[in-house]
Amino acid sequence: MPELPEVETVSRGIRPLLLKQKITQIIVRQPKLRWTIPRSLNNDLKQQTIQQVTRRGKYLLLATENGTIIIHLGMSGVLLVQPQQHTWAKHEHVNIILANGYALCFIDPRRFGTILWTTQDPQQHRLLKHLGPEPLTRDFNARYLINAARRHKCTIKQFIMNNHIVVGVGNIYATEALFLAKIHPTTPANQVSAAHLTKLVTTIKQVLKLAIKNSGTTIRDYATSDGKPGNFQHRLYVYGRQNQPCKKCKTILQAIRLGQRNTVFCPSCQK
DNA sequence: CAGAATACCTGCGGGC
DNA sequence: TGCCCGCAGGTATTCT
Repeated sequence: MPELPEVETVSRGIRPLLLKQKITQIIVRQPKLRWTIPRSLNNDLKQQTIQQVTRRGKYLLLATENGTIIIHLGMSGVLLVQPQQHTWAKHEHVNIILANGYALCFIDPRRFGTILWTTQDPQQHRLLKHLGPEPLTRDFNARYLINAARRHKCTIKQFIMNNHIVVGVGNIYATEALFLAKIHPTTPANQVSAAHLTKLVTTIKQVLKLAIKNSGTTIRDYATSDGKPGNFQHRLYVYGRQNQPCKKCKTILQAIRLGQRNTVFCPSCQK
């Protein structure tokens, strides 16, 4: 589910509720997520205070005195802050109980998400170390993308969804950004013109920013930290709209498969 | 090193 | 109504 705008929305939602809060207990009901939650997590975190809530790509980082909790929402993960005395939802795998009577609750039907703990610099963690630049910073610019594209002959869509190239761009926003940049998704990355790559940098930033403003895109599971859906699904030009008319030129949108992912585009607007 | 295939998991909608 | 199939906001790992 969650791509950068959704994770950013969750981060902003939980941050004011978690900062300076002390962790009293971790309850793990289902440890088998993408990676098994270490048994030591409760001891590692007990009496720790959350000092920072940040995001790196699609990872959420909760920093405490002694280390960092690394959370990934996978495809179907939801994080809620609610009173400790709540009824557990189906697929609610972990509760991080706070001293103020609230709990950070991790719900994830497909269990592609993860909760890890590291005492090293989280940016040096094996999962974060090789990530590409943040798309909403100046490190992600035309010069960078043009240079990176020269080494890749995979399709431009798979290229921008590769988190070693740039983080946070998943199936929804890759599809949308390519439409806005008028680039056909199957074009080999090393054959996209410099002008189009320059435009693509702009449209990726544009679509991610607008999606954040709209609290992300809810297709099915995704919810903000107060349990509400996002709003960006109403503003999608192409994702999920195969066989419907293009919002710009009325041509019927086509769908193909790239790397096992559904890929919608306008055969008229995107060459 | 780049790229393709594989694996992890549940729920849902469509076809029969 | 029920069963089977394919598909869904991800991505590390393994193999070529």
